[in-house]
Amino acid sequence: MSVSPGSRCRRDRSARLEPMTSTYDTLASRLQNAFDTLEVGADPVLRTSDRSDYQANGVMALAKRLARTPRDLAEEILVRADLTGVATVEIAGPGFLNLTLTPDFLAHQLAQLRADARLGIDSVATVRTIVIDYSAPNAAKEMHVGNLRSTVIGDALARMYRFAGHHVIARNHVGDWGTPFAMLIEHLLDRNQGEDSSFSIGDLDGFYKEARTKFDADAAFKERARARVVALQAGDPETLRLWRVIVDQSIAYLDLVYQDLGVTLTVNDVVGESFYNDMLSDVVADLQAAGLIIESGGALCVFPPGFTNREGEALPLIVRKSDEGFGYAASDLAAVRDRVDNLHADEMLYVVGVPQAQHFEMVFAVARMAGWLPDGVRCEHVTFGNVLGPDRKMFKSRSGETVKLASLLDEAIERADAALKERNTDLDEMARTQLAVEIARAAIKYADLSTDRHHDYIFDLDRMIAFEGDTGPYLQYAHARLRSIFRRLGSPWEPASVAFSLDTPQERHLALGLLAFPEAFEASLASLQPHRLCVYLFDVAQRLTAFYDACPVLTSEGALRDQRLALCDLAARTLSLGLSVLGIDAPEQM
RNA sequence: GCGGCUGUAGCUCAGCGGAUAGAGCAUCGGUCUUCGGAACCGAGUGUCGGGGGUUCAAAUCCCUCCAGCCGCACCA
Repeated sequence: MSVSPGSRCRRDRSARLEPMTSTYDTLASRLQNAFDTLEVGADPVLRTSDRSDYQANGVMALAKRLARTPRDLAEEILVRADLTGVATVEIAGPGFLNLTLTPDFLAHQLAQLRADARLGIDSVATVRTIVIDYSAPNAAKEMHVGNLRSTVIGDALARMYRFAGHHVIARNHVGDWGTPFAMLIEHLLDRNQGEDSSFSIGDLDGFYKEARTKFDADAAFKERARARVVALQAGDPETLRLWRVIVDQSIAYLDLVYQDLGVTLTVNDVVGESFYNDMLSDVVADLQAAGLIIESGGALCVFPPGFTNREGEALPLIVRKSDEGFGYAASDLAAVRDRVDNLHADEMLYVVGVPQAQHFEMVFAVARMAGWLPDGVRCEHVTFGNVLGPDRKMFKSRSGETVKLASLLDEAIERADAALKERNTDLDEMARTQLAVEIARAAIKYADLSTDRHHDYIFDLDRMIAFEGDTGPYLQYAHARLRSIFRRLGSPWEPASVAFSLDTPQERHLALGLLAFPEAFEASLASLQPHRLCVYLFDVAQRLTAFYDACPVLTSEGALRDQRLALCDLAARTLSLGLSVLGIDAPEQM
């Protein structure tokens, strides 16, 4: 990840070593000090405001608790709060504190921001190890829309955590075991008739469907596949060898999709179900030793309290099936242990669709009962809603099949390319195609990331790839326009210092937006909701275009020109960095 | 039946305890001899699913009802 790919301009020479204190944090801590003198820990409730730059709403609640009149209390807090040189304050309404930043403080903060490659986002003081389980397609099938959200959201969270300074371990828990693979092995043998060396699966989906069809129609094949499952789980060397061949091919295939999507996952992050195979019997044995296992209907179960079925009876987590095979509960438990014991996870995230909510609750509950999941380890199922078609039903192709991710991306690239052609840019074909890819990815990813992940969303390629509105391409364009300004300068822009006077409302509004980047990023990450950062970036883009329209940059002169160039540079860096931590490219030119 | 998620402008969505509920798209009307018009400004529409409650303050928290989606023992 590049930190500020957009900018080649030199920063202020007075580069600091200390991280800057964000505007929000500065105000918050000054107010907190004052509130603490009246009641320790009382929340000032500091927010951005449309009536002033910031507003603090905590006075009313505190007044209530202290049985005082809010306005008197507000007066007293203002006396106690050291806001000199930072902000002027007005008491409004029942007891709101409306804060307006002083010109000096604004200028100071902007200068700090200019000098900070991280744009005010501190690298964390204590690095935690975060294991993020995401994407997790079935390796036997081709990636489809059903895998999109986990992949895109998971990757954004991974990038954000990494940028924050944490140690991220991505785990792609692919389905690479069991009956589907036994089927594929048999099918492969049928097709190649024993000749080994150069297997080629080609179209993975087609290959899987052939096997599936045979499995359903051909009793003899089904029997062979069954036997093959047994051989696979028993570790038969020849079976394992063939399995390996198929898995490697499948993973290589998935890897291409990840590259096309611009996702950071690589083959090294693939730790599929098969990885846990050897640990499953220990999982059961240890649960048994802990006295947690109850046999029910031939299956070995754990009954975590609080879960009931349709009849109101206790609901089991089936750790070993009645046929003595292991289900995914066992491998998920093994994964919890592995991640805690061997990866030393401080935090584990599972980016998996909401239908599995109960399953994960039960797995986590059992892991806690068994003592495998310490209280200090944050363990969270990061859920998300479905991708729907225009009819509000699960997104399917016209023929009713699941839509392949690759073809979705191809279509988006085609649209983007066509749009670029229409605008007859002077790009050569190679550059244009590359650009179309970046735009297509941005369109798809931004559409996915920019709505609250809990909600379903409607997949509408026309809307998401549009260059106007709240879309990925629009944000890319906002960035590209800024970069073009610096290109037009013809020479590097490197002022020794910039005096920010921010005399027009648009300049000031933009500047305030840029200063709010740290809290937007932190709020987004803390809530594991990338859409908050999207909302922020779109807001910056809107402030930017208003500024851009009202404030000539290149045709202005002297200090004013430098100030405006500095705002452009900061805005470009903000968009570029913000998009990059979401996994979206910010091209220099569109 | 139990549990979970969702219901905000014509459409797609933000807002999730604070002062008149916002944006994008679409519609209509303006601006500007375009530092890239893929622009800007303005206009309008909302019982925030219904009803109760808590609170100085509720789209936001609690209860209840309605509607829709999803889970609820051996497929992951």
